[in-house]
Amino acid sequence: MRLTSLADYAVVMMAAAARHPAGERLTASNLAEETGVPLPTAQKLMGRLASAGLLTSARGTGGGFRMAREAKGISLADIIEAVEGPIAMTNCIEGAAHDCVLEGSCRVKPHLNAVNFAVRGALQGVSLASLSQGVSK
Amino acid sequence: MRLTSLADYAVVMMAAAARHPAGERLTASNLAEETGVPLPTAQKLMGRLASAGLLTSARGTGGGFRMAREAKGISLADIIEAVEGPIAMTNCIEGAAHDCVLEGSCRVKPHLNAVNFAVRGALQGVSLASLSQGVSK
DNA sequence: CGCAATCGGAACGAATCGATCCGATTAGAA
DNA sequence: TTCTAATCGGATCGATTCGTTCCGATTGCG
Repeated sequence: MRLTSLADYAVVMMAAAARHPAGERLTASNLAEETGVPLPTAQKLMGRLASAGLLTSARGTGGGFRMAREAKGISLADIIEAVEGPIAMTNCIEGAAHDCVLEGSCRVKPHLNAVNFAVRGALQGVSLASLSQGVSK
Repeated sequence: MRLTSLADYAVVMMAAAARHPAGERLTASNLAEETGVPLPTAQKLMGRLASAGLLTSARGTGGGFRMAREAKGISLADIIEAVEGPIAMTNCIEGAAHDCVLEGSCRVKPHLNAVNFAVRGALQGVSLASLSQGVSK
């Protein structure tokens, strides 16, 4: 019931990135130093965020990353899903991997689905833009 | 961003327990067979739920567990916290363990606190009574 | 007073997480 | 055109936590 420190770092890094002017070139080393996240870890995170479509990447000298879309259109759920994979509270929700012993007789499952929806909604309601701003909700 | 299978099992077991008449004697073996959860794991879970105050335990022959309070007064948050520990999305929220590199300069922290509150609220809103019933919210 | 049944805590193995390292790719300079 | 430098991308390794299992402590019953 807590997000991994990878996801935690990712949120902080994205918030830092959002404070830069839009379209500016961002390198992994750059943001790593800025946020205090260890460089190799930062590289790994940037890679995942890029392949998830939140950042665009360019290789070679003068390469780096850019925000794929404006901060207002990126939610906490987007970042967490990019790093941790799909948000699903229990195994019996996601896809077809029904290795649960109870299978069909489980009366709890439909309710967990609703819970999952609520949690995901809470995370989608928080945009990156609001994170990079000052205080207050 | 998903609860551990321990917590998952715990929810299912508590829901099963809630379907029994109030005050009835419940043994770990009993519920284990009923839910399909492996017996040793079930024992461990019952122990944690008891020490969290959700169940009362009695040792010795004829001992077992009983619901400490009625199902309506037990929420998903209660069960999850009993098994996984306090619900906190990030490390910087809970207590004084401030080993975060950013410390005071982290502008993201106050918002994460709000997120944490929202998620926790969603889990507290679901009572065990609604879980043990049939379908529909 | 001994026995059986049940809870409680301790030890073991496995999986995932998190950090590090090295190779692939590209732009720019000589 | 070729070489060099800078940067991303994937693969490897150790560590922490999760999940399971086993054994001892405690209590009621015969």
